[in-house]
Amino acid sequence: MMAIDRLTATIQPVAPFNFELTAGYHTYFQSRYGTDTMEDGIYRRLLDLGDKLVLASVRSAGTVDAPELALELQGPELSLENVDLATERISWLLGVDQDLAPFYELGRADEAMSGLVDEFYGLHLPHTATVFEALVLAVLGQQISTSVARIIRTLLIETFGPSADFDGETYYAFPRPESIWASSPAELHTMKLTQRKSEYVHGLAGSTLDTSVGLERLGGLTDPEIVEKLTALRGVGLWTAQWALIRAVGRPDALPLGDLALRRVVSRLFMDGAECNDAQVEEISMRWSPYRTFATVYLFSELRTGAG
DNA sequence: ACCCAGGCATTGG
DNA sequence: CCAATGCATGGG
Repeated sequence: MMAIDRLTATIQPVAPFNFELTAGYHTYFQSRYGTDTMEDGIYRRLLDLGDKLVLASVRSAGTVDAPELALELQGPELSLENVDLATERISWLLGVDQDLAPFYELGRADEAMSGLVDEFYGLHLPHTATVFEALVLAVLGQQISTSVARIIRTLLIETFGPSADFDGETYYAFPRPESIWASSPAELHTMKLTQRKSEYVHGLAGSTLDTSVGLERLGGLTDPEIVEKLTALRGVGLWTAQWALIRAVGRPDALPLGDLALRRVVSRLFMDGAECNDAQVEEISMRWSPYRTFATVYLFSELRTGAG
C-alpha cells in the first residue's frame, strides 16, 4: 500500500470572496451534493488528476474582504506538480479569480438585484471540473425537480465515479466519460434516468471521447459558436448549453432561457408576481448584460437558500 | 390518486 | 413553422 501524503497550500481569491456562500452554492447549501461536501466549514472534493485521486479540503483562512483559503491535499506520493495542478483545479472550481465589481456596479442600479448583491455579497460562481460534467448534470436535471435530480446524480456518481477512501470516508469524483461510455443506455436506464436521457448521457460520453469534437476545448470559441457546437449534440438544447457556458466555460454573459425556476424568480422579484415568458425574462435580463451569468446565479441563490 | 418539477426530441397538423 | 406529447420519479 502506498503512503498517503498530506500537503498544504494557500489560495488568495479576488476580493470580495465569501467562502461559505461560494462553496455552499456548489452543494446547494446542503452538507453533500454529488461530488462535493461542505461540513463544519470545510469544503471537500476528490480531484481526478488522471494518474491519481487527490482529496482536497478547503477552509477559509481570511475574511470576505481579505480572503485567503487554506488547502489541504491528501493523496498517494504527491509531487509538487500534483499540488500545483490541484491548486489550479480548486481555484477554478470555486471561481476564485472572478472580479465581481463590474457586476455589482450594474446590479446596484435596481432595487431587487441590489438586495441580492447585499445578501450574497462575495459569492463567486463555482464551476464544474469539465464540460462533460456540466452537460451530464444539466441533462439529468432537465424537467425534473431538483430533489429527484439530486438522487439520480448521486446514484450515477457512486456507480460510475472513481472513488478513494481517506480517514475512513469514501469520496467520489465525477464519472469519467470512459466509464459511462463503457456502460450502455440500457444500464443507465436502470438508474432512474428516462430511456431518452440514458441515450443522451451515453452519447455525451462518446462525444467527449471523440477528440475531433473538441468538447473540452471550447476556450477559444465565442459564446454563439459554443452554443452551436453544444446544441448539435443530442439532448442538449439552448437551456443546457447556456448552463454549460455558466458552469463549465465560465462565460460572464450567459442566460438559461427556458428555465422554469428562472421565470418564477424573475416574475416574483421584477414583475410583481405576474407570470412571464422567456421573451420578458430576456428583456429584463438585458439590464445586467454583459454580466447576466452573475445575475442568474444570484437569482438562483435566492431559490437555493429558500430566501424570499 | 393526482400534479408538478431548473427540457428535449419527436411527431402531427 | 408551431403546438402537442411522452418521459421516470419523488414530493406536495
